[in-house]
Amino acid sequence: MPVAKPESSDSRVIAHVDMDCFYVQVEQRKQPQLRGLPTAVVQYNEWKGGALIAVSYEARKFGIKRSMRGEEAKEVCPQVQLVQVPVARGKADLSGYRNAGSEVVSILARRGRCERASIDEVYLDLTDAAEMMLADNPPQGMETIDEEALKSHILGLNNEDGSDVKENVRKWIHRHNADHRDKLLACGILIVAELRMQVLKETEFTCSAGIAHNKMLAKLASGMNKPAQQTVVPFSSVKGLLDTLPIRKMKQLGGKLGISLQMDIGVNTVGDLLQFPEEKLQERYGINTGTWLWNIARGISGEEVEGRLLPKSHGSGKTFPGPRALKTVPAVQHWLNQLCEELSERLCSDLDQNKRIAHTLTLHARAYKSSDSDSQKKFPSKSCPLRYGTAKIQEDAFNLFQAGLREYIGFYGGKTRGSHCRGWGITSLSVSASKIVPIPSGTCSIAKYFHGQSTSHFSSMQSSDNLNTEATLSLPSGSECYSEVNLSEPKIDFPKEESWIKDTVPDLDLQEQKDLSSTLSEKTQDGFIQEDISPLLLSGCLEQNRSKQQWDLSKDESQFKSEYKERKGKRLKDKGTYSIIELFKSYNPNPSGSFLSHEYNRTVGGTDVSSSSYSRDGEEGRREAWGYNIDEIDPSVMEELPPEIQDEIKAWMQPHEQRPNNMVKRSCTISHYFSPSKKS
DNA sequence: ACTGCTGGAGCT
DNA sequence: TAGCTCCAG
Repeated sequence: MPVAKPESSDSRVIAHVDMDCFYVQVEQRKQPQLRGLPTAVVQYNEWKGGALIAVSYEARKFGIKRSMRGEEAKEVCPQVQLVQVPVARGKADLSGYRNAGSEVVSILARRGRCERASIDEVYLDLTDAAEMMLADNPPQGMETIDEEALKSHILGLNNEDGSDVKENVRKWIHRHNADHRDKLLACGILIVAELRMQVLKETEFTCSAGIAHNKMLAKLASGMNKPAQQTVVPFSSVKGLLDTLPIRKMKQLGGKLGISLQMDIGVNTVGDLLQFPEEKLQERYGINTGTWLWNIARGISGEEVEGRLLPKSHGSGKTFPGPRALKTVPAVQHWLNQLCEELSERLCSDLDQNKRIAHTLTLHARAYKSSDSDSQKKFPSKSCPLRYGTAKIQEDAFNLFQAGLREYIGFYGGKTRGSHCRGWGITSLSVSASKIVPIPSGTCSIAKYFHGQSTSHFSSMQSSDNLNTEATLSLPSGSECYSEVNLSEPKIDFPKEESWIKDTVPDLDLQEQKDLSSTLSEKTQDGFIQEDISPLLLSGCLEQNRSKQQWDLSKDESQFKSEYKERKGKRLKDKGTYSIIELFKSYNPNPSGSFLSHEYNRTVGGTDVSSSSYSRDGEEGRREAWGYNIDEIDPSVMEELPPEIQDEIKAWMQPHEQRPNNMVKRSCTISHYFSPSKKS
């Protein structure tokens, strides 16, 4: 349920940036000949041509929708280009999109606090940047304004017939009599336009953006003019915008709560909500949700931009719909192994690139019971401390599954004959890693690097020797494998499982059986390798990933640029002032296409949005956090020199003997101190 | 049996 | 905290 949070200030400048049909753009960058063509990304295509997970705007004009299957799309538009999602280990591999998302984030994070909201969306808090611009070089004094900024859509700005739209935007930005809030938004317009052009220049991706005083409104705005455009919500337009907005368009209200508002209390637009006193909403939906609803009806949303460039968890999952359901334990084990392999790889990358360690492994499954009574019952999810190393993760995940299965089928439920189990089937499996915390470091270099993620936490943490010592001594459970090596624990034999493949996996087709046996034998090796990589599992991870070209968020801008120049592949020419729409026009012979003419003009009435006095608290902290000073950052981090990092980590691991036995408690300690952006 | 695969968040 | 539910795209 959504929860209300107080506004820290009513004059923040918040942007929501949303990549346009992102997966399609990633594929089109790989295959430039697809640009401008109706294109969709499908995953798998055995069944009805696969599921569409992204659709280009050209394809949307033909009526192609995300809910369609590949075959359906071909019927609607025979010339549609269907691109397959990459597959690895028998499942969709989204890593290319994740990495592309990181490219974008690293650019968007340059001007202010940045929150990676999903693989293709970010929120930016540009308040400080806007305030600075207003103080130093306000748009009112600017001779020229970026073409891109002039293409902004400003809600509530009157464009009478025949008037020059761009000229109106220019006037709005330049207005001298504007109040402080509007002037800040004007700066936001310029900053976001610049950022979006920078994204285009460096990544070839277009995006759309919304600029407003809070996250909710910015998110709403970013979707109003797509693709490759930006939309602004001035304070005075808020009421007019929300009054007639269908309630389900609001984030968080697209599901059951939105249905309930419609069905149970007859609220169809956000404006309809205004009639309900806060107490009534609280009675019906609880204190928190009630207050939240009352606030959003008035355009009030206090959610902060969190300042997090990296995901809080990693997961790998796959569904096995209908007839593909997994019906034997070995079949489940096979797929679990695949999923764990992917997860382990991603955890290693995260450790390598971001110096973070995950603490918890969780297994989720969906199952059906064909037979008896409570076929309603859900397969319970299970979690345990996460141990690094592919084989360990596989082992633990399998144990979690078996624990869940026992609980699921109950004592008398599942008769097994051989390995074949009757009466149940697994229709989806996933493993995920959570409670990811940065590795502490004696030199604080890594902590400095993470400054951006946990706005104020590290600075306060570093100032306390006490905390630092404590953190250095405590070791997350992920390092248990290190202690195991020290205790010369015998290697765990990786089970020799080839034998079961032939006779116990009737659900797999021939190709899958072949894949299975080959991956299994590879994995046997891999399993031993992973057992052997301590003493430093960490160094193993570092080595393993160094060869790959990965986007590292720790790089500063100049380094990023120089690396960028070295990248292979065609890049657009740097024209200085590049226009995003121009780019789109060049792909679209008919520039008067629907997305260009989709306008949103509305005359705005009065407003009853409550206001509070503006405050600048935390300004210094924020500036400091974002004023990146390259020489303050430890070169070993910047240059990714493995030996030094290894030394650092080794040093961190030294006090091993001093550690008490209770690892779980220790890791609680560490996560307590390093938990990113936790509010006290 | 349905987009499939993520990811985040709040509640108990 | 573990495990659940809801939500978004």
